[in-house]
Amino acid sequence: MSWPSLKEKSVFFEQLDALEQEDEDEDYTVNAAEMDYRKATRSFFGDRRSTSSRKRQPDRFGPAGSTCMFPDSQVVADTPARSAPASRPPQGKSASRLPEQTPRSRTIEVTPLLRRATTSAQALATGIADTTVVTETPVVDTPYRQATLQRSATLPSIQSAHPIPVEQSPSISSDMRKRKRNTGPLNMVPEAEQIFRGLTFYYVPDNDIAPLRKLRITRAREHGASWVRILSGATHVIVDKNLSYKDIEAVVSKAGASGPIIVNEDYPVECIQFRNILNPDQHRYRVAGCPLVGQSSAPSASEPQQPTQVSDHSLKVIDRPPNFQRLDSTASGGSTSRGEESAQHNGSAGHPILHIASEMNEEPEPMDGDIPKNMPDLEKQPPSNPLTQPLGRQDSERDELSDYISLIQQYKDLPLDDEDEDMQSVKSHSPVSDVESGSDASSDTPQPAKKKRTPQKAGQKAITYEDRFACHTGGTKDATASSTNPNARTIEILQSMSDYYGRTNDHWRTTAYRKAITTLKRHPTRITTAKEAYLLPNVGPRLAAKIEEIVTTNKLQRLNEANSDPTSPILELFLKIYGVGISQASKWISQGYRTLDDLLAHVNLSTNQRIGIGHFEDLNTRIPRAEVGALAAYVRRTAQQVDPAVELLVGGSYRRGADSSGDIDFIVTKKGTTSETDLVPFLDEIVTRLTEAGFLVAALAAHKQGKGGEVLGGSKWHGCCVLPVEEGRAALGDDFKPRWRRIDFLLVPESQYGAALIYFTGNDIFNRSIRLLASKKGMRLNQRGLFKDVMRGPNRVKVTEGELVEGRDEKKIFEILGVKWREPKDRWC
DNA sequence: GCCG
DNA sequence: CAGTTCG
DNA sequence: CGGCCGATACTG
Repeated sequence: MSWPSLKEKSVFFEQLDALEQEDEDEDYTVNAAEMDYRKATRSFFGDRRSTSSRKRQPDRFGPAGSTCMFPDSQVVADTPARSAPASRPPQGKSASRLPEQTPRSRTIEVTPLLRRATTSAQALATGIADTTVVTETPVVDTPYRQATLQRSATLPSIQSAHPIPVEQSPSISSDMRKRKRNTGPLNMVPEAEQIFRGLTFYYVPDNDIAPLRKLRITRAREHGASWVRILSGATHVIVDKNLSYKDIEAVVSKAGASGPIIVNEDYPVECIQFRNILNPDQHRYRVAGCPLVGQSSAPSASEPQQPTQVSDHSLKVIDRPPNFQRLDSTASGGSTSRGEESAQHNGSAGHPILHIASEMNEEPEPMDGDIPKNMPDLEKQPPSNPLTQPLGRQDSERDELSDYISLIQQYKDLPLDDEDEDMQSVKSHSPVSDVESGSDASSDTPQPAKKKRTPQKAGQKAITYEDRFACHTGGTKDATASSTNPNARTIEILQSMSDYYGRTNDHWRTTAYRKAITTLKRHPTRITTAKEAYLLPNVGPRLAAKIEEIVTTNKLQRLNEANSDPTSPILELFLKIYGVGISQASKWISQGYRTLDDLLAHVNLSTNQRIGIGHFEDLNTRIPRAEVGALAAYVRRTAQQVDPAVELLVGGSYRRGADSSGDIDFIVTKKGTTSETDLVPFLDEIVTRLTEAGFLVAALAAHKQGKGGEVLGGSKWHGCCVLPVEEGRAALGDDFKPRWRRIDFLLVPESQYGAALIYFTGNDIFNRSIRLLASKKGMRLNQRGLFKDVMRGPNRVKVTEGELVEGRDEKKIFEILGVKWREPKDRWC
């Protein structure tokens, strides 16, 4: 590999400067308008969100385009190369800057992941490889600043590319009409980039009233599409995400089998994004309930219920978890649509699908008794049951949640809990020492120790989900640690830095590192220069420089210094003690303690900490799934005796299908209960019995005994348990070794079951995301339920409790939030 | 540390 | 109230 | 320059 030279760097920075200027320019002109509509359509997006979107959007959505309201004119707008980009009026300049041109003839089967990042410059220069045929639109994770970059990197488009006969391009002349519109002329992109030339789009609904929608239409037009107001003749029907096939059926069906290609609103946007005509058959572009007929080649799965059954190549798409980062446009679209209406209850477009037999149907290893299948409320789901909803819509919803997930993912701050599921423990502490020895630039060389382990464990899971999940803990870690991720080495070192700062108590800096790391983890290509790095979101000048240093020297001076601190490993050790956080650990270290024994001998430990140290190893050992199952069976047996009506569900990572868990979580519920206090007697009793039986060996946090406050929340019980040897051997074989395990009970009245389920199924990122989503919609989600009309003061401080909207039905909560239902196994973010 |  | 834990 | 996810429950 060749490392960037200083010269290159300087050039880069020069470019940056230039870009910045351009950006500002753009900001002035475009932002105002953009901001407005953004506010109107997606105000709920957090700052972060808008931040990133801000950078990306301009690239895709130009200034508000002209509005064409010629009911009778078939071709509303056309995009002749006439409007020269060069002569853009001051106000609408941002329209396009996709320098590259793509041979229109080619159809990318799948939108490449992050293509632009890599392509921006190189591919561009090389003339883009059109050989690639992708079938899916990969997750574009960090296109953000790409736009800017491209601008500068803009190379003269290859003119040759567009010898495209204006096939049916209805009217080049229409150009005039639109120009007439005072709304503003289209800022046509260079011909070479007019990927839609010759194509005619019919939008449903057929209007551009919604600002965002209007922009999309405009963008499409600027890329060569003709906007037609009558269906016949249209090559594509772009359907609003709020609509399902059912809604447009009447209109579209007339077109006959050979009708136009029907796609959702993401399609045009992403085509533009990737500067290619993408495969419209991808699941992500599918309109809810749209029959496969008429669609082109790749048939897409139509069974929302059983995504895994789909066997063709589209499988991946279908199963792709929502978490993968989506284009911003998608996000905005989602929100927009949501606000617009409640076409939501249009139920199933075409697949009645079974009713939720039980919400647990997803349990990989169903545990009998697990699910309150008979919970009355679960049954009376309205037609809008997510499961029965058309795919298309689900997708749209999914996209929105996905955005939040990616947003939230970047905020897991505490380095401490970060690897919950997969943690295994060996926290990578990569001493720089070994790094140095590794010398070569080819940092990819995996580091022996940590990597070897990863493959195994994650192995199973990886195989199972890896392909479908853009993000799930295990996968992430693997990708990071193994040679899988092109930036593995960089990530590793940055992670060490993050850990270092975590130990320093510098949370925010830690957070910043983590955000950058998250970005890198999802970045599919290797970042080799500060320039590239800087273009990524959450990577500023300082991290960019560090990244370059890492790539070029395979180490980071700063880390050497940091790691020279011998207390790091100790801090790490202390932090693994249950009940010990950064504060306490740091204190102890500063006081000179270096081992667990030191602590036991000289420190005043809390009860919990004492337990944490006393069973340090056990408590830091993962619990095999089989053991979780055995533990659950044991507990249920006792529960049955105490109160047969009480139901126990194992939540947490187990419910998500984890191969191993850090602890075992029980959600304790019983029909007819409306307050957790109704379950307290049961808890007391079962705890007593299990303790007497020697199963429960320690109590870390007992449920709160009725306190003054009333409806105060779910009582819980945290403690430790040990599976009896006999039980263990019976279930796990003779090698079973009893270990102390963390066990939690959460009391949940039936009326709050759904909310509790969401919360305790997690994962944490998923929860944060969905909560954030709720709050952005003026709602509030916690373990007890989903509340609406929550009034928030200045700092989003909750002023009003809000009105309870839903609490007992997990799926309903998703539905109300406008989020596509996700199986627990798909909640790894 | 990044971002608005 | 700070610290820690939960997802 | 200030904010950085959101919320609960429990311990000391």
